Amino acid sequence: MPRAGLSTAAVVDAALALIDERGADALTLAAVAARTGVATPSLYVHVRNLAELRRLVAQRVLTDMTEQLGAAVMGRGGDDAVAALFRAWRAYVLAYPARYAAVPAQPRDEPAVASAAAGLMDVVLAVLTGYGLTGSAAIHAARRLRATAHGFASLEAAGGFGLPEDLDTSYQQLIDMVVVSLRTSAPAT
Amino acid sequence: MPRAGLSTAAVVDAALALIDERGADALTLAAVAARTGVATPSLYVHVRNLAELRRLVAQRVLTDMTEQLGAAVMGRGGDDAVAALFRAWRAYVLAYPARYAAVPAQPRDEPAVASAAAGLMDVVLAVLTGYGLTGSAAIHAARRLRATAHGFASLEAAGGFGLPEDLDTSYQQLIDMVVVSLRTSAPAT
DNA sequence: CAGGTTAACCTAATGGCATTAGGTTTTGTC
DNA sequence: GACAAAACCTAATGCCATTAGGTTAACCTG
Repeated sequence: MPRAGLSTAAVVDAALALIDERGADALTLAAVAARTGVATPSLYVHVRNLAELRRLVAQRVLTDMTEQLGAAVMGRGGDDAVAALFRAWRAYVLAYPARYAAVPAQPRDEPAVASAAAGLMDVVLAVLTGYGLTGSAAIHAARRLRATAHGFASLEAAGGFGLPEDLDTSYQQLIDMVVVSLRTSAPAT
Repeated sequence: MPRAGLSTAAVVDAALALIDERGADALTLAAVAARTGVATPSLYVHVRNLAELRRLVAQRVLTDMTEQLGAAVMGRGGDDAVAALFRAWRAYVLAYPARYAAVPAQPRDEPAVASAAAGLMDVVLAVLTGYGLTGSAAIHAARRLRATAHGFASLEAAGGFGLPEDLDTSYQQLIDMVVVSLRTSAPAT
């Protein structure tokens, strides 16, 4: 019996693939074990339990998003950066809707998840420096941006928009709304 | 052995109480049965299965919200109505965070859930008539409002705002952002 | 390259849960 | 007072997470 050569990262990879293919509910240790060609209890070598695997998945999704959004924003500033951030956010969610749905179910008080979320927040804050926003004003602005992008994304991922109106148009208007708000709350120049 | 006198509604009541007390994950048929003083299989008389119970819970939460938000908006118009809608939305989520977290996990394609969600949408659309928004413009505006309110609410319910900045201030700025957007997208008078 | 340690993997067992099958008792009705 | 319907029960099945206790592959040390 040859060794499978698993690792924590490989288990998380399998979990993500499973979520992409069969939805967040399908993430069970039994299914991950079957996919990785290993008996279920063997997974406990690499992962403390199912709850931790879920946490690791959330963490991975957040860091992946941070990376992609960071790349999308790079070299851009002001309204352009904000628009790029929004588009990259939505693109990620449309590419991996089930993954995105799996994140909010995790407790934010877990240090690893919290720090991954903080990384995303940093990207948002970086974009806001282009508006001269710092300190508390930047935090409030970042919350507006995050709530807006996340709200649209989670509704879309859950199939929450039933009507036939074009979603690209809705999203563009959403971006415009945020941009106007950022300009207005910026300190007078 | 006296009869418990259950009904579908009573089962949903127990499910909601359970969610409020112990979180959305704690919703199991075994726990509902214990709480209602009945053996687990007896619940199948009133509910098809666990998935349906979850759906009924989501439906109930949406109709409750619709009722409360509708009441909050009644007799108000324009910016005042929008602000009242937002505040009532957040108040509901803060009162029942676990319930709110239980809703998005439900498939929107279920007719009962979808129609409950549509009821909420109607309240939002009603508020928008004060801005002269109709047709597609109203739909896009309603999506902006919904995404914004839901995004903030779900982040707050999940403990997603870690920083010490005042959340009331953030929320007020969020409302202002939406109001400005609604005014701007209204047809010229 | 022999011997030994580590760690990845296994099988077996436990307990919780959802669900189904098939009886029994209560309740209301004629 | 009997009967039919519906609410409830116990028993049984199967899937899942988790724990316990071996086994064996791989690596390291001399």
